[in-house]
Amino acid sequence: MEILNTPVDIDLEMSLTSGQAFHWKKFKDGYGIVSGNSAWYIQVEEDHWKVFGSSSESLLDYLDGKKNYCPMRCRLKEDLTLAIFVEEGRGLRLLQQEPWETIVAFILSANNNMGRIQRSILSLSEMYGEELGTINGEKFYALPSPETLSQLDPKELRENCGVGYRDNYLIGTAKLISDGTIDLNAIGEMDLKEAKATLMKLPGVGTKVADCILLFGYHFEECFPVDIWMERVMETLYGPFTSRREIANFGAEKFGHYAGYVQQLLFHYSRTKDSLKPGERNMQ
DNA sequence: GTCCAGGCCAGAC
DNA sequence: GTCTGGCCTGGA
Repeated sequence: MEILNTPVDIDLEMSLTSGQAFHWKKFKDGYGIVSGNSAWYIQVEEDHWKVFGSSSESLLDYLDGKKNYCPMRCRLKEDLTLAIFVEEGRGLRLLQQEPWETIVAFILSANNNMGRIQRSILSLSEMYGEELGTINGEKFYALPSPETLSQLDPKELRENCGVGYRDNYLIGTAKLISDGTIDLNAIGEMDLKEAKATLMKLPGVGTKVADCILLFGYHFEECFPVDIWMERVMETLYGPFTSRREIANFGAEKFGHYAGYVQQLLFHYSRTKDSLKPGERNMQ
């Protein structure tokens, strides 16, 4: 166990619940997080964290804790339209996840809700993933590898993990990766356009899912994924637009290499503020 | 019961 | 290339 002074610019709760990562659990005294073969149990105390399991050093890496967000945030605040979002998003981090876990998570995200995505990820890991050990009394499991996932029966996967019609997307994607057709490491060396085109060869990966994988799994921070929530908030702030693609282009153009962070700020805000939720958007 | 949830895919034009 | 309908499933 290691003691870590609560990092001033990291809001653990906000970063985990902001819809970028799904392989974590809330416990009564903190959080359990898995990334690759690392697992942490974090007890959140008044002014410090107790970190069990993998090293606190690796946890800080995962939380992008070595990067100073101040310059970026100050710069974005100069845009008065964004100032409120920057302020409300204090402590929101772009988590440093690995490609494979974001591929699985965002294939599952299509036409789905966050609670169910999280449940599917956790049951996938518990049933088919490698056990990473018992930490602070809780068992942790890694996400199953592409090799393991590629050999599963779709019906079994659907029934055991509640993935719905995405069963064959997951298995098909796992096959293309495990047989070497798609090389996940090579994607990281490509430019954005080629990387995106390559990811979109995977079944279940379209424009939006590819953008999420590129941003959260490969850290192309100029990506600006546009989903239904982003469509709503962007329409309110900068509309009107005629399509999601137009919004994506607008965002990438306007925010440049801060686009990914801006997307995350807007997404988080629109998910947590009633004024932007469906059915209440048109009320004064 | 209906609607919606961080869309993708196949088929039609 | 653009547009449309269908899709597992669980919760509000």
